[in-house]
Amino acid sequence: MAGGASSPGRSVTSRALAVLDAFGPDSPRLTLTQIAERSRTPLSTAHRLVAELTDWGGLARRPDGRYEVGHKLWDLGLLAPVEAELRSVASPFLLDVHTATRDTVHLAVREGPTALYVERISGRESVPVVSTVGSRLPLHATGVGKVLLASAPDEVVEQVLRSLTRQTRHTVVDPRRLRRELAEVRRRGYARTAEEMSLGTHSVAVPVQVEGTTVVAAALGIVVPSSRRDVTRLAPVLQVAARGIGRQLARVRDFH
Amino acid sequence: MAGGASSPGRSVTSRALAVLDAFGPDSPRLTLTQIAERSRTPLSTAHRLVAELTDWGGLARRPDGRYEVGHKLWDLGLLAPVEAELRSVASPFLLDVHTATRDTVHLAVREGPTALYVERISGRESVPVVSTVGSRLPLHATGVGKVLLASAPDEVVEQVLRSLTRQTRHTVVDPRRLRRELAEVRRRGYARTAEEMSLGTHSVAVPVQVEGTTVVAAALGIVVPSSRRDVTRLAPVLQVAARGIGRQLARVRDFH
DNA sequence: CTCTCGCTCCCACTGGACGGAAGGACGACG
DNA sequence: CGTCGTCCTTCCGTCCAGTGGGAGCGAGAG
Repeated sequence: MAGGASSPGRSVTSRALAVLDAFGPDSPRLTLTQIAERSRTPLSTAHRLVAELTDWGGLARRPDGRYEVGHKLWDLGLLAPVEAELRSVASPFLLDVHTATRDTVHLAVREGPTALYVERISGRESVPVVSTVGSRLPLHATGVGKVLLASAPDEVVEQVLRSLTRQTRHTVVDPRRLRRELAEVRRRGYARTAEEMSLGTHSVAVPVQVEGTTVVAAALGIVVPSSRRDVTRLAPVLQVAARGIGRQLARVRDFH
Repeated sequence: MAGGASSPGRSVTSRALAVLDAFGPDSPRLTLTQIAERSRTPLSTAHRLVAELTDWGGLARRPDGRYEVGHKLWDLGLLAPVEAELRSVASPFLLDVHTATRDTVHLAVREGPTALYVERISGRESVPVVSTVGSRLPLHATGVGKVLLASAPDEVVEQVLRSLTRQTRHTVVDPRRLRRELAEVRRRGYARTAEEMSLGTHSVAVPVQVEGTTVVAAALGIVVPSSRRDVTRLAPVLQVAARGIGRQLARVRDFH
């Protein structure tokens, strides 16, 4: 008979983790077979691991038979101090911006060559959702992305410029033009996009600088339907809020 | 020599999961030794598992040497559809309440004999934080808890009444009195607490009923500093928002 | 200096993970 | 109604990877 541990490969634990890795923003619901494929695990092994994880509460089975991330991982994930200080400081200011504009407000930080969205308040007019908390979007196609890129180290800029992926027909994919835009962002103090990430939306974003330093800790952005004509008028609103965040950050950090 | 797999116990995978289980709201930062104790795992085994998890990104080591939940688990946790429909429907209404009152607004559902907080907007005056998204609080000592308890099945009510833990000197620990309060909640349509969970705060909460049914899907609550005198005046504000949520829930569910 | 505490590393042993294969459930198609 | 396709579940002999006692190490306290 067959069987027997044949592929030496990874450790037992890492196999279970590979199963979890199969889940992502683009694939929150998976069949067992899909999980097995994505984690490069034999079906029967995947079956057992998934069963154990489900039993634990890390995965859950839906009525339709597919699996999704379960309560336990939600609980655990909420414990992660991902930009915890920044978020707690910034949240009230995001609310202020939202109250003033009723649009979708974002807070993002740079994580390598991507923008990581750490906080978000949805607007009333539901603009197409491309960003949720936890999602990572390219730096060259979003407002917050351009702001973060404008203050990123040269090596990161070069890396990004080398692979400008097209998101819509309006995405800036010409390195020279993007470089020019970044210079403009630095000069003006805010960034704009027009349907560069998803059709139908424009965005404005500003840097959040820790007061008294030149450190850009995050980017604060707003997304509006492209029908709106007064987009750049929003920049001052964002700047006021960003200053507030930056000042508070400096205070909190002074305090240790 | 020593060694050798001696304790038959759990599966390999479940040991890694037990390590994760060591982390909780009350213990988000742990030393290796603490993890080993809490997961009932020999130190050397815990060491290896923690190293694997850290390597994967599920845990992270802090400068002080302790461990905390890492990015990977944050990413994964955000994928969990915990009350996703309710939250997406309710969020705008929470914002409305917050905009109108500037206080801390909560949305909670009942999970067994506890109230699970699924959404939260913090107020300006920072009231003592006892509830964060993901936390579970007793049903008898919070506003949203009383609302949820008032519509819970008898068996749950009995269970809760049997173990009324004291949180502050104002907590209602007399079953008879609580029962009376629950009746009053049902009659009036809202619940109140006065420094029953934490000193210095009062709260008001109302049920969120799916329109056209008697199903209480959640509870919507607000927490204010106890210096405030007009607390019950907030009930109508919450009720309007709760109706809105209930109506939208009914629509969404009709739509399948 | 010694003692404690917490972490890291080593390594012989063995019991539990591994995965191929067979069987089952369900639905679509002709 | 049989056949095929897809996906899930279960079984079981083999064997290797996980295990954990213990030694060693570095830091801090007394």
